[in-house]
Amino acid sequence: MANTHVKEMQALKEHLGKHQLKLTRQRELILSAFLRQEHITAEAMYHQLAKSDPHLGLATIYRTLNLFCDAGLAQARHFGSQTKYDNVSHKGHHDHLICTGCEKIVEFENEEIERLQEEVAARNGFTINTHRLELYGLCSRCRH
Amino acid sequence: MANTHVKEMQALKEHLGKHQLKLTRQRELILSAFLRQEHITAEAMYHQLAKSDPHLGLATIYRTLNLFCDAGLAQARHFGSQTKYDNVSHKGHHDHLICTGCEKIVEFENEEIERLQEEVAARNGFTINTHRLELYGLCSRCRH
DNA sequence: TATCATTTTGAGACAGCTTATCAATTTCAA
DNA sequence: TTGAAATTGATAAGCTGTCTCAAAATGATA
Repeated sequence: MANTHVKEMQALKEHLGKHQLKLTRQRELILSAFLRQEHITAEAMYHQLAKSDPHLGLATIYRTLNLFCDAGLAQARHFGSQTKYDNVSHKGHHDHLICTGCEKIVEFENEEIERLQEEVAARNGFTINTHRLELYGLCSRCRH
Repeated sequence: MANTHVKEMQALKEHLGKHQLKLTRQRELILSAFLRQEHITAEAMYHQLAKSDPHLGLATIYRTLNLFCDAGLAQARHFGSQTKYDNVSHKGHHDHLICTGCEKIVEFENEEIERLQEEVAARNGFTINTHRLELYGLCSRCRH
């Protein structure tokens, strides 16, 4: 485990302690790999980790990524038929400008929009965990 | 087909014409039922339409709802393991607050957010046609 | 350090939702 | 009316994710 991930490791241990769960070699391995990503699917992680641990089961990866969600380290998002697990520590790049002409995707963040989202949520009694904002249109190249 | 849905019917016919597709009894029936909803799952529509047409197949409903998405009449939203099809005409300009606890959906619109979206798009050389904004969290009831 | 109740794992079975297949039927342009 | 092309219904198949359970690992305790 790289010591750049000490904070997340601590958070995981704390969660494990609180819920009578155990720290296993697999959980450390998966956390380490997960923290290197911005977001990843269980399947992708399965293939990625197959190199370093061929016997790591897919079910274990799903279980562990869901555990990370419980621990607040990850956030699950459903895209199409798949679930992507977002690395919470990389947050802030969740919004997309998508060109319907060439399918180019530009990521952006806008604090003012985020703030207004919180405002809307609060007005309706909600607390936001995550969000999705996608703007569909044409980029300058495709417009001509 | 209620004549309040003439506009959508036109849009569908236009799409069908452009893509060498045909207008069928099933497509009319499903469109009519779909337009009465704000959003619905294929399964729910299947049960709902079973009364008026017991032999309407589930596959046809999926195919047709996906067709509506292509035609711009519907928008698919993946929630948990299910897909919900939103009625675009109902939503004018509205965005969603979605409770991940009870799946309650609150609709809202916020002109300031819309304005900022345009701003972000312009800054990146995009012209927006449509957008999607979903805030996921817990409603006041589920938070407790 | 050894013990041992408890948790976790891996492999595959299983379940839920959606799509693909294909023969029979329907549509619609000519 | 005809016939090529698209669509349908029924169901098989596919895909993603969860459950099962025997075997293994963990970690609190002695």
